[in-house]
Amino acid sequence: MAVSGIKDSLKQQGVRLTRQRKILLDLIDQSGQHLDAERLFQLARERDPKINRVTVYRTLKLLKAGGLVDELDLMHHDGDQHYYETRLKQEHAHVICLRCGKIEEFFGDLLQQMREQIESHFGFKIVLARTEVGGYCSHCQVLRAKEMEALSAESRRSHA
Amino acid sequence: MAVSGIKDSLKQQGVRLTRQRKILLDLIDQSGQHLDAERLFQLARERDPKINRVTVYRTLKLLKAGGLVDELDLMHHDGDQHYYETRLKQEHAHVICLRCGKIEEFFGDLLQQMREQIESHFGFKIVLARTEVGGYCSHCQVLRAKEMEALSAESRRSHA
DNA sequence: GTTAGTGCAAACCTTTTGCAGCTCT
DNA sequence: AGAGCTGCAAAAGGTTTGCACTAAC
Repeated sequence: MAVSGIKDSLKQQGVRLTRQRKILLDLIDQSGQHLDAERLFQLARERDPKINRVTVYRTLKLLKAGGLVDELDLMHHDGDQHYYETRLKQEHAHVICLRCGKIEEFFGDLLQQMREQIESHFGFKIVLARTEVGGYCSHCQVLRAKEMEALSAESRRSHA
Repeated sequence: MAVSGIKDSLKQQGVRLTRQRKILLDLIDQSGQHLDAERLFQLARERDPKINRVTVYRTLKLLKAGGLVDELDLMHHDGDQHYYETRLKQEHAHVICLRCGKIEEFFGDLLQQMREQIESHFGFKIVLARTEVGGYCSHCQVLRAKEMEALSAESRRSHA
């Protein structure tokens, strides 16, 4: 369970492990999903109705600064909020369907290779990296084609 | 000049080429930089003091939807605003120094390879892709080491 | 002349800040 | 005990919307 490692890591930095933080850490770690602050807040509220939205933001900021979670944008497919996930051992890209919002994770050593190329090419020290890809999943490609067709039929009708 | 191509592309979609849009298109294209909406607005105001911030946002949205410009986050190194650049023929990653804000662009066929792998692996149709890398440039690595040293000396003093 | 586009004001959404009081260690 | 953390209220930052007027085609 990755969360216990995170808890240890925090303790060693002299960060207090409060009731609220325990709840949030468990939620981020358990849900395999990519949660945004609001969703995390809603879930946390089920366990502690007194918890404040601000505490969620502060905790996320703390975890991000400590490199314990990664912040994602997921192509802003659903607004400008940020999403979070516990930092995995292996880097991966996020593949977002712009129609249904489904998110796939792409692993592969190309990401690691690129990291190395960038570090050596620029003499750069990478701290965080993010690859996000937006488009249409196999399912939505079909649906979208139908939608486009319906749309142009509509347009033909109104222009007649 | 890429902007004339964009203008043609817009005209063919029945989009009106207004004075304001001409100004904004020219600014985005000319400035080799990555502008955010506010900066673009400030620059546009020098050419047309009457132009409104809202028009800037609407134009950017239009161009983005048309695939004529790409929206970037640049790791939110300076806030949560978005940055824009005219879509280049060749895909590239953005490498952002978290200390000085300098932005490098990384070209290389790894990005193209990854695109292909993702499309074939998931049967996904990619519309847009974005790779952003945050860390420290060679210059700032040195400066940062000094800063960290100064900070821990400070901490030792206050705990004494 | 139409319809799309603009400016203005106001709203919106997400996130941050100031501060008094509470709590972990 | 005391620094660190929380909740509350309020503000900030970035972006969008409604509407009457204007301009491109």
